[in-house]
Parts: sequence; structure tokens; C-alpha cells
Amino acid sequence: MEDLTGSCAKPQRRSIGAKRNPATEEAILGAAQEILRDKGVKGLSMEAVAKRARAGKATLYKWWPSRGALLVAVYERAKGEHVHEDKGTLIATMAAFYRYVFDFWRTAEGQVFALIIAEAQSDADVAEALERYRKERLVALAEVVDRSQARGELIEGAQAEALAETIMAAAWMRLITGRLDSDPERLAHEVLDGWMVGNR
Amino acid sequence: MEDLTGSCAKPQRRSIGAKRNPATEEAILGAAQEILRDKGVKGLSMEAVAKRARAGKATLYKWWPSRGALLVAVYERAKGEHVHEDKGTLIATMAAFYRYVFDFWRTAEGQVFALIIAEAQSDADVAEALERYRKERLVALAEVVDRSQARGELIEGAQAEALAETIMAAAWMRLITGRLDSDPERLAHEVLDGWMVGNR
Amino acid sequence: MEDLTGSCAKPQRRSIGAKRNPATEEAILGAAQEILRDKGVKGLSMEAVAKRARAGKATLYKWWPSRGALLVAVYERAKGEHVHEDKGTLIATMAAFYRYVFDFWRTAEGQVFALIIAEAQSDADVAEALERYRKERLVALAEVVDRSQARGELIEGAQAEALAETIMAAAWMRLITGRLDSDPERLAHEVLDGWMVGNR
Amino acid sequence: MEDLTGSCAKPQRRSIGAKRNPATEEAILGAAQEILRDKGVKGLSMEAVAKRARAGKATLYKWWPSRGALLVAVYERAKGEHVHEDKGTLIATMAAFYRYVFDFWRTAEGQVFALIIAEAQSDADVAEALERYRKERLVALAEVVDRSQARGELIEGAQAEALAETIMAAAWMRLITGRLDSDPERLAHEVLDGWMVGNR
DNA sequence: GACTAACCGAGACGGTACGTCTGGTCTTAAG
DNA sequence: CTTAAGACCAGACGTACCGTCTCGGTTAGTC
Repeated sequence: MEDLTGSCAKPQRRSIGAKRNPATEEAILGAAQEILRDKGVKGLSMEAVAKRARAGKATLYKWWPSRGALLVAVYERAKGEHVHEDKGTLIATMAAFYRYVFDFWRTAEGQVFALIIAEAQSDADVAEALERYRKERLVALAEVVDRSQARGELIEGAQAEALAETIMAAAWMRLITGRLDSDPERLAHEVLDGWMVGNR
Repeated sequence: MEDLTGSCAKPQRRSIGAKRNPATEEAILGAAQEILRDKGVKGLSMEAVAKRARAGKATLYKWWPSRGALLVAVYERAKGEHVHEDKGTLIATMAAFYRYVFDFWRTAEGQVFALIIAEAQSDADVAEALERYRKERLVALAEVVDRSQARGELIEGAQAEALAETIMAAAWMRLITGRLDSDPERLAHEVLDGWMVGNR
Repeated sequence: MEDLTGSCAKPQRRSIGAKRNPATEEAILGAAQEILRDKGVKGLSMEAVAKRARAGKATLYKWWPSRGALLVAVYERAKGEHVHEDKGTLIATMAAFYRYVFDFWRTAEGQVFALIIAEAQSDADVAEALERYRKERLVALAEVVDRSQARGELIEGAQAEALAETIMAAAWMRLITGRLDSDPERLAHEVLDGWMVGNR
Repeated sequence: MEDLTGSCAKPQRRSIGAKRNPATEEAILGAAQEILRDKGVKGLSMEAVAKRARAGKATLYKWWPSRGALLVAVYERAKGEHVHEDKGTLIATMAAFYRYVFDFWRTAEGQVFALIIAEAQSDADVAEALERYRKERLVALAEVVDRSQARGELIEGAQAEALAETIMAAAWMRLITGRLDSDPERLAHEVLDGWMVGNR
């Protein structure tokens, strides 16, 4: 038994005048997500997305001028805004963070992030979007580190932003080398122990 | 008289019997490198390499079954084996390391490494090769950290291999986010200061 | 401030109420003619005409339901009503006729006629319009032949309408095979000599 | 009832080395002919032909660089080489000729010729091919006229080639204006009577 | 010395996806 | 109801690579 048209009935969308139709955007991103789940990231071509969304290819290229741009949009739609829940200590908070992102990156939607990093290496627009995203997340991470520093957990020389980037780099490293099964708790220790007060 | 096909005269190579012709390998990798320099990484297709090397496509696929495999070969050929020169302190040694790799990654050949990381996200063979390479470099880095630890530079809780991976992650992070102009010295401090004895 | 879209300022046209706006028709046909002159017949798409005329595509399709219909309209607007000036003999009159149409068909507007013939091969509406036009011109031509026959120039068996069609066919043949540089005088002789009294 | 794959099983064709595979050419032209019969000339897109022939689009474009080129090939394959059978008089011979071509032009393959004329109006290559074809047929026709002239059927001033072109023009005129139901006999008379000895 | 096996250049082949273009239909907002 | 504007679906266009295949020719080793 086979479903040639996709996962659900696709009512025809029409123009709603000389302005962007949100239903179209929704249908396209939805179709992209479905393809991700069904065929994996290799099947995610502009062609396939257009076909499944019953959208014209020109419409796709109008709003997302490249595969990279579409990837970014799909990722932004899928990722929940992770709020760093304070677990009392920085180590515990970061361990929870690692656990959360590793789990997410393992999902079909999360795998898109690795793709975005890949695409960024040869597509300047994606690189820019990725850099914007990195900075945004860096700020959120640095705040957590800041709070920890205020609590007196960290040694004197620690700089919140630099430390945040080190934390982030460790996670991204695991992602791009396919080691998302690393132990989050242990990783948090390996990255942070040196900076905690009380380790001499 | 002029040579339209490349940078140098390409004498026809023939079979040298029932064994691999080293001249062919040389010609192919050389052609790949030339294309990298001339057209950049986007122009590095199997098709283009075969044409430039005056090699049959089947020959390429015989020895390097995918674009990724070829990329890896090109990278391995181009990279010098970096020996970590001991600068007296770990910080200084690592600063020199960062400076070296950042400089290399900015060259045409070095850019291939970013490509390999990209390719690894969707090509299992490349991922495996990358992982092998990572481990190999990790060992070399860990040795340097070990020596530093033996000298008593590091605090008690430091684990050489874990620290080495953190050091490496920081570098790769700068690569994939296009920030190879970061200051190596400062980066070394940001990554290592917490682990050095004497910072409380 | 400059006008990127065409050769002259295009004041915005608005609806003039519940009736056809002649300014719009004028603007559209004018734009089509401009495109013909600037880009040639290949550039004459509905899209391009709408853009240049600053008209909505819906407006175009409302009044000219297909590319063919627009072509016909453009041609009808451009062609002058050729009046067959009597040169004394049928041969001379027809030579003048050939000269006139060959000259016209060579102009940008005249080239549209070849396009119409082309379009007629696959668009029934255009075919019909072309047939209407052919009959209309045939009548005009037949009249000239009739007058010649009345003067006693033609042999007994000549039928005005049939001869007119032969005359016309010779012209169209030169058009569709791209030989508008044929000598009109000579062509008139080649087509008509057999039918003239005094050639035995 | 519907046939999704075409009219017959299509065995996969492979390369036969670094040279053109005649089976591929055959399959492509055959597919084109099938489409003509099934969908008519409007359905004859490069895309459709490639799909039906199970051929890559690149293969099509390699050997027939444009739709026009393919049309010409299909026509040349379909048309039998018409031999002008001598019916005793030129009128009768030409009447038979008209009957033959009108009948052929009405078939699915014959309709291609009208398409070629259409395409020639905007594709220089097709125009050239068409002109070549016209000249070739003109020679054949002129020979018939020549023989008639040798028999003394024609008046003194008749030029074989010019008359042949008039004969041809009359036929093409009926084709492009969609009047292939014209009476061949009558047409032959209308075109030729003036040139026959004995009509004064 | 003939034979075989693998190598090599060449390039045709079936495919997939690309990014662009045009054709026609539709809706909106303004008049 | 008309108009300008332009979003939208649809699908053909011609191009670029992919990875597979066959060919014809070469060379080195085996019988």
C-alpha cells in the first residue's frame, strides 16, 4: 500500500491577492518537515518540497532563494526555544542543556542543524544565518554563566561569554562528529570543572 | 601554441599493466588541487576533475568511490603533519597551534577541511574518515597536554584527553562559523586559563 | 529618478468605472510594439507586455485571451490598409504589391505576421483570425485581378479568385521561407506570365 | 483504461561505449512519434519525449539541440520519399501530388510539417533545415515540370523552377491555412491552366 | 610468443535536481 | 465593474553532475 501524494489531503491553495499567502508558507514548511521524517535529509530537494506542498517551484524560490534558506526556516520552525532551566549549579544546568540539544539533534528535525552547518560551508547566506543564530544562542548561554558567576561558582578569571562559547563548541563538536550519544553529565564536567571554584 | 586545458602539458597516460598507475593518481589529485585554486570548492566536481586530469570517470570512481573520498585524499595530500612545537607553556604552545591551523584553513587546500566536515554530515564514509582523523589528531594534542601536566602546569582535576578535545572543539568551532581571524593567543587563554595552576 | 521599465514615462492608469479603459488598450498594444522593436518577437511574452504597459496580467487576458489574440491585435494595429494602386498592367500592380508587403514584413511590426502564421498552426483562434484576414485580403486582390480581366489582359480561362490566391501564396511562401529579398518584379512575372494574353 | 508507460515495454538501454547508440536514437524518435499520435503536437515537449523514451534529457539535447531539430528528425523519419508518378499530363501528375501530400499532412506525422514551418519562424536552425528541404523538393518538382515541358505541354515562356515553386506555394498555402480538404484536381487546374499550351 | 587480466582514456547513457521562465487563474484594494 | 498589482500552481526549459556502463587500446605477467 502506497501513498503517492503525501500524508494528507492537500487542498488547492490560490492567491489571496498581491501579498504573501501564509497558507502557502505553512504548506511548504510542513511538506519539508514531512519529507525530512519520511525520506531523511537526502530527500529534501526543492523539487520534492514543491511537489509535496503542491506549490510552484517559483514560489519556493521567491521566498527561500536557496536550499540553505529553506533549511534554516525549517529549523527555526521546528526548534523550540530552549530555556535554560536553572538546576542549582552550572554543571547541572549545562548537563541538562547538553542532554536537551543532543536529544533534539537526534530527531528528524534536529538533524537539519547539521545540514545547516554543512550548507554554511559553501553558502554565504546560510553562513550568515548560522552566525546570527550562534550569537543569539551565545547570549542566552552567557546569561546562565553570568548568573553562576554571580553566585560565586566560578573562579575569578572566568569570562562569561568566552566560557559560553567553549561550552557551545563542545556540543557542536559532538554533533558534527556524530557523537550525540556522549554522556551529557560527563561532558559538562570535562568542559567546566577547571573553571569552578574549589578545584584549586 | 597554448594550453587550453590547464596549467601544464598533460601527456597521455596509458595503462602500465594490471596494476594501479601512480601517475594517474598524481594527475588526478593534482588536477583537483588546481581546480580548488582556480574555481574554488564549488567547482570541484568529479566530472571536472576527470576532465582536467584527462582521466576517465571510471578510473576516478575506481579509486575514490565518492566525492567525499576524493576530498579526503586531497586534504591528506595537502596538509603537512603539524608537529606541536613546545613553546615552554601550554598556552603558548596552543596559541602557536591555533595560529598554524587557522592560517592553513584559510588556504585553498585548507578550505577542503571545512568541505570534508560538511560532506561528513551526509556521507558516512567521509564521516568515518573524519572521525579517524579527529582521533589521530586528538592523540597528538593529548600528548602535548600530558607533557604540560607532567610539568605541573595544570590543576589536579584536568584530564589530558578531555582537555585536548575542548581545545580542538574551539578551533573547529571557529572554522565552521567562519571566524578564522580570531586571535590565537586570546583564544588559547579563553580555553585554558581555568585549567592552569595559579588561577585559584 | 529614472524610468527603468521602458522608453517613456508611464502614468498610472486607473479604472474609469464599469467600462473598458481605452488608455489601457492603447498602453498595452503600444508596449507590445515597443517590445517588438527592442527585443524582437522572442521577447513578446504576455508577462513582458503586462510589465511594460504597467497593466495587470488579468487585464491582458480579459481583452486578449491568448498570446495569439494579442499578436493579431498588434498586427492589425500596425499594418496600414494597403490599397492596390493600379500601375496600368496587372504585372506592374502586383510587383508593387509584392514590394510593399515584402518591405513591411521586414519591419519589426511586419515580422509579427510570420509569428501569427506560426501560432495559427497550434492555436485554433489564431488560425481562425488568420483565415478571416486571408479571405479579406483575397477579396481585395481578386478585385484587382478582376479589373485586369475586364481590361482584357488575362487569357480566357483565368478565374480571378483562384489567380489571386496563387499570387498570395507566392508571397506567403517567400515570407515563411525567409526570402523577402526576392525581386518583386521578377516574382510577379513568374507567377502571372502564363495567364497574360499574348504569351501564346 | 490507461497506459502509463507507453505503448510497449521499454528495455533499458545502456551505453555502448564512447559512441552514439543507434537504439537510443530509434527509441527517442519512436517515442516522439507515439506522443504525436496520442497527445498531438501540443504534447510534444522535450520533457515528455525523454520520459517516454526512458532517455535522459541531456541525451536528447546532445543529439537534437532544440525542439525544432527533433521535429525535423521526426518528419524526415516519417515522410516517405514521394516519387512523382507520371500520370501522362502535368495537371494529372500534380493533382496526384497534391492528393498525396494533403493526405500525408493530415496524418499525425504529417502535422509535424506545419509545426516545422511554425518553428522555423523563430528558430534559425529549423529555418535552415526547412530551406534545405524546400530546395530539395523543388528540384524533384522541377524535373517533373521539365519533362512536361519536353513533351510540349507548356507554353514557351514557362520556366520549370519558377513554375515548380508556384505549384509548391499553392500546396503550402493550403497547409498553413488549414485547408487540406481542397480538391487536388481543381487546385492543379487553378495553378497550371494558364501555363498549358492550348489555353490560348 | 600467444593469451589473459586488469588498467586506462573516452564518453554515451539514464537519471535527478537545479534555477529560470512563461502561461493562465485568482484575490485584493483602489477607483 | 474596471484597473494595477502581483501571488499562486503548473510544468517546460536547458544545464550540470551523478554514478554506471561499454568500448578500444595498452601493458605486465602467465602459460
